[in-house]
Amino acid sequence: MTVVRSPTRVPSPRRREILDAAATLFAARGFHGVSIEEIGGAVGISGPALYRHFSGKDSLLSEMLLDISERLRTSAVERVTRASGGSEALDALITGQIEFALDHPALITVHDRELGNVPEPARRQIRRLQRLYVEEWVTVLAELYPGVRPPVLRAATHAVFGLLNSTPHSAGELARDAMSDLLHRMARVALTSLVNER
Amino acid sequence: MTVVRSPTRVPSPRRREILDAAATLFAARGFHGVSIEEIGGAVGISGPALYRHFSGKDSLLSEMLLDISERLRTSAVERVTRASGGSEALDALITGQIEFALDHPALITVHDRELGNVPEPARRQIRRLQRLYVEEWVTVLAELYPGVRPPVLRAATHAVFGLLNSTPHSAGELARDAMSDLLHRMARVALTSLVNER
DNA sequence: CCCAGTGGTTAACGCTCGCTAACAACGCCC
DNA sequence: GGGCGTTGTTAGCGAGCGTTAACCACTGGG
Repeated sequence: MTVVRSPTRVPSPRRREILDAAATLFAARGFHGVSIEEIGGAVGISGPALYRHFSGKDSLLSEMLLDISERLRTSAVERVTRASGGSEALDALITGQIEFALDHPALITVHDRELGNVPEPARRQIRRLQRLYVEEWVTVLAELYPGVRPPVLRAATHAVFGLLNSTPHSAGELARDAMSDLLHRMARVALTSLVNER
Repeated sequence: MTVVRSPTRVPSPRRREILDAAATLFAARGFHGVSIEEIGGAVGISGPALYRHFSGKDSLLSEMLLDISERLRTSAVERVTRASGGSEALDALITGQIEFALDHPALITVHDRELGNVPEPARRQIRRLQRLYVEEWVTVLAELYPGVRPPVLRAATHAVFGLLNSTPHSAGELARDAMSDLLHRMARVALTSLVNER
């Protein structure tokens, strides 16, 4: 059986390499603070050679954020469908987010920092994927905490994202396992305060 | 170029106005994504008139982040000394952070996003103030949860910052009071999971 | 053997940026 | 009322940016 992929998902290893290097640089100094020359230099080529792989600096960023949003969402959908019951689904979502944040701190940083620099056709699509990811959490939470209004669930979800995505700020303080466990417990417990909400 | 400003605050209203406008713009598109012309235009003057108030774009950012760091820390010190007991101190710290985040979402956004663009003399000073702010939290938490290792307390503190600073991401979903209460409870409860730590 | 495709190079263009220079209007104090 | 500091203005400079153009080396298939 041959799986037909959409043309944007053909992952040339060079493209991935460039995207990874660019993400690290963007995370450090922001999209406009990094030059094409620097991105190329980070992967051993220099300057305009990037245009053999991307149509421009903007589309490089667009593709980066689209890829992140897609990976987060599809991973969430998979984990929720695999889980049996709301509590297990919530644990799976938390675990997924923690693993992604620990594995790709630069991607997490860029993801919620650079959306404002994405030009308009892609921007809407990224937002849509982000919204779908949030709604994945919200539906799980709605099952677990019935009666709580959706806006409250959404705000709580964003709060937990902030908590879990704090890893880049406390880098190296704790071993990976300890950090993972701590964040998981804090997130899980923080959400129990929803039982007092309406 | 490099200015270590005297601690006596002389807040020309024009300077504050410029700093506020610049913060909003920086929060939206990043330091390098905003031009001097735009910042001036946002306060009714145009272009190089900013150099009557700041010695350059870099020092504008430096002053902005220094001011934020100082305000956060001095507010924390005041609140902790006013409080009687660790639990009350922690509540005061949480309340202070929530109020700042709700009152100045752009400042919060810029504060943890643009440190990498601050040139070196000021950068160290900002980092120092941020570290002192974190340690304020850590000492309160150490009293409340004795036996927990400081690195764990620091990681938990950063996690709570991420939780509380999530407000810009969930803007307008909830009324201010509801958001404030929700975040306070979530933070407070999240930290109770420290009792299981060593 | 050629030749087309792929992925790299350097040179250069045009634009925008941060910043300086030179100048002007206004308020204030002696 | 005349200097003068303050706070604006516009013009322009030099640097750096993203991008394009022109060219080249290598590889694999007919």
